[in-house]
Amino acid sequence: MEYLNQLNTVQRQAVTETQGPALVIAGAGSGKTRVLTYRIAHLLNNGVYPSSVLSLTFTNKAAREMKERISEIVGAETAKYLWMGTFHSIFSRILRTEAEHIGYSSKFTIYDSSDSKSLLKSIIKELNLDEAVYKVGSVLGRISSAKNNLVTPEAYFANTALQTEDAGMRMPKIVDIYRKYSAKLKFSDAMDFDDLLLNTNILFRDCPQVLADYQKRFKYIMVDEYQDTNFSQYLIVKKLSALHGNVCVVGDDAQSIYSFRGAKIENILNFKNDYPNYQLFKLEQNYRSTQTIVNAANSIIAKNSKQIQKKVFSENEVGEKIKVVGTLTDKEEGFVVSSAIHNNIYTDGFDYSEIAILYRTNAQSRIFEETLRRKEIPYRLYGGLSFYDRKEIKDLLAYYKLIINHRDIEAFKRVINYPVRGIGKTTLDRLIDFSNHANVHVWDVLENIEVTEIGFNKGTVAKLKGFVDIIKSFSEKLETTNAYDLALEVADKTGILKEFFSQKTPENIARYENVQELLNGIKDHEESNRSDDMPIVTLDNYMENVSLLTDLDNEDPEDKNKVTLMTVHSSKGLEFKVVYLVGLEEDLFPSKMSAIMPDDVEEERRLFYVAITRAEVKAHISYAETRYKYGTPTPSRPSRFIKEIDRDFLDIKDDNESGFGGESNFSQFNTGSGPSYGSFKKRNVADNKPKIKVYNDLPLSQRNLKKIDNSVNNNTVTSSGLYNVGQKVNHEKFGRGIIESIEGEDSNIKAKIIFDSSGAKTLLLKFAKLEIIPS
DNA sequence: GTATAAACACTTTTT
DNA sequence: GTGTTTATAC
Repeated sequence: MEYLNQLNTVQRQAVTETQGPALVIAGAGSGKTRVLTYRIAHLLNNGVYPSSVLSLTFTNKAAREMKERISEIVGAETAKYLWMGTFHSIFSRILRTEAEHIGYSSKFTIYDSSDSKSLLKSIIKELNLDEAVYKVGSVLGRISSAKNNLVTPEAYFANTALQTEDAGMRMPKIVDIYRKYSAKLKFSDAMDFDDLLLNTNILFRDCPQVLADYQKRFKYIMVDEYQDTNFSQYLIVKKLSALHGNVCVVGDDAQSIYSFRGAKIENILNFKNDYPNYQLFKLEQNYRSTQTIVNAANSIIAKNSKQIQKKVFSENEVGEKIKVVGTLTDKEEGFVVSSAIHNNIYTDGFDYSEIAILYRTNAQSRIFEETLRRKEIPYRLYGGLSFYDRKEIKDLLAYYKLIINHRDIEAFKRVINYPVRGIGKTTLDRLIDFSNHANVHVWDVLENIEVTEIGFNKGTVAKLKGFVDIIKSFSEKLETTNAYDLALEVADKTGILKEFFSQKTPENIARYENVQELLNGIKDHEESNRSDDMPIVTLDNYMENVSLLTDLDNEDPEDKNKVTLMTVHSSKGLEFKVVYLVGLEEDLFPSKMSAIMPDDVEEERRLFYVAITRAEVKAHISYAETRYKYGTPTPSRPSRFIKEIDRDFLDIKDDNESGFGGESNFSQFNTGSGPSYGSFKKRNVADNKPKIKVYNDLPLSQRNLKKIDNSVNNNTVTSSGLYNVGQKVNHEKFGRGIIESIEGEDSNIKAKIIFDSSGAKTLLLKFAKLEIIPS
């Protein structure tokens, strides 16, 4: 058991004490993954069958990496029988096996959040509700949180408290939407993400025999990132472990950052109540980061009230102080960070892959992409518009989904007229209306289109028939054809590939490459899953969990040595030698949404803790005084979190050295009294012409770099100031005209213009490309 | 029915 | 600034 020597005392105990419930509190960088890996390896080495060990992780990537490491210790032949994956992937697998017990087929579709939103949207329309009040995002949030708390539509209907809350938010009909949404999902043989957990609970509740089978099978259960489990997940674990009681949960309450998704930090805080005879292991030594980083992180998290007592410490070198840099604009922040990265590479000798830029929101990535590209620094962007969210990928996947499950209405709507085959909105609306009223699947209407009294003309009927025939012809090949061959055939015969070749625009070339990448992925899947038992790997086998994949699961070897750009959320569990934590501003980090609730600010603080503790040797914090938000510059103040770090660990640089002159920007850190961001006021940018001021304030050396800014600046400034009633203007389409009146504020200023040729039009100045004709 | 441009909406975080 | 929905002309 050589691996045991690589562990400290507590770690070793956590690995070898395998019987009964165990709670492992794992501070950041304390070797949590190592403990989990060795614990499982230890079980296997002691004769436990791999198929009786269930390990639940937060991401597919974490599961895959853990499995690889276990393979290295016990061999791949053993490791491959382990049940290891995310809650969603493990239980979707179980649900496919047990589908009939809960009224689904084993080929049910998994709806991702855009499918869910699209379905909700159609329901809101159908119920004649105001789409401006019932925003799909909020409605989905309500439904999702209901599902994660195991509140079914029936229970929701019976729950007056929930409905009172809804009424308070001016959305009293949520319960109706929820009922309809659930019914439609089931009618479409589809489950959304939350259903995978909810339906597992329903299965275990309604089929005691099935539950008993799985209880018997899973003798040992491991849960990683337990602080981020929701009630639904919690209950699954509790039920499954009830027979053997060997449940080991690992987590760090200080890193609980998913409450917006229903995660309950209480799950980890209350573990002791659920499993009174539990053993507690506290991993407190951080092996990842310098003392400075660990202590700085401790000084922040100490500000939170809810936490399990622990003392995380590091015995690594003290290390550099955390550099804090303020810049005038978000663009300058981009330049500063990119230059610093350039130095990290060429002066400090780091590799690109050892460096990450972490931000609170995906929208912040763009500026870093630009500045990195300008310095020719290779980067890899995670999240945001993920590979699987791209239109061309979704379109093709929708075909595959429809071929496998004809009832999948969202897939149907996506592809019925793509590529364009002359089946427009009117036809589609009538079709869906008809099927809603008759309570029949759209697909069944189509199959019987000739005998249905729907009254389409001959041409339409022929087009629809053509569509049905081609889908059917693919479906027939499902069982007998390899995934890649069928996937390619679909892409080809539906005319999707042809679309990309119609015009050789850069966009089309990129789309074509993305489709190629998807097809390659299918080929990979096919080859790695082919075995003697399964000589043909079918497309539906590939599609089973494709909805659960994310960017992180699509690692391209070419992306190995690149700077990482991602949100703080997606950085959880990762580590980098150098971390740039950017956009540390009030209303951004902590997010504006968290401003009202103290609990939410605590979560933001934990998020900040997660961010800082990703760094091994260098951490760098930055903020900008002006940031573009929806295309308009907005003034901002440095985040309260900067102030909360013990000053001893910080090296505060203001932008004086880049030539601004004047007093230190950071008097507020010295006096520490209240939010007196004095020096900001002096350079207040909140007046009408912010960008001109900012621009003129810039040192000459940087003005040259800012050329791109120029055009944008002029545009905004003119739209708020330079247009007047009576001004003659030229429009690229409508030609010459004269401004009759101006109304509205900020970015919504409208002007009524009388054009010489086309008469009066009211245009938003933000969009209208007007040229001023000097008089 | 389709192709364009204007209007509008939007930004928390993700399995 | 980006992506999506709508109004309008073909």
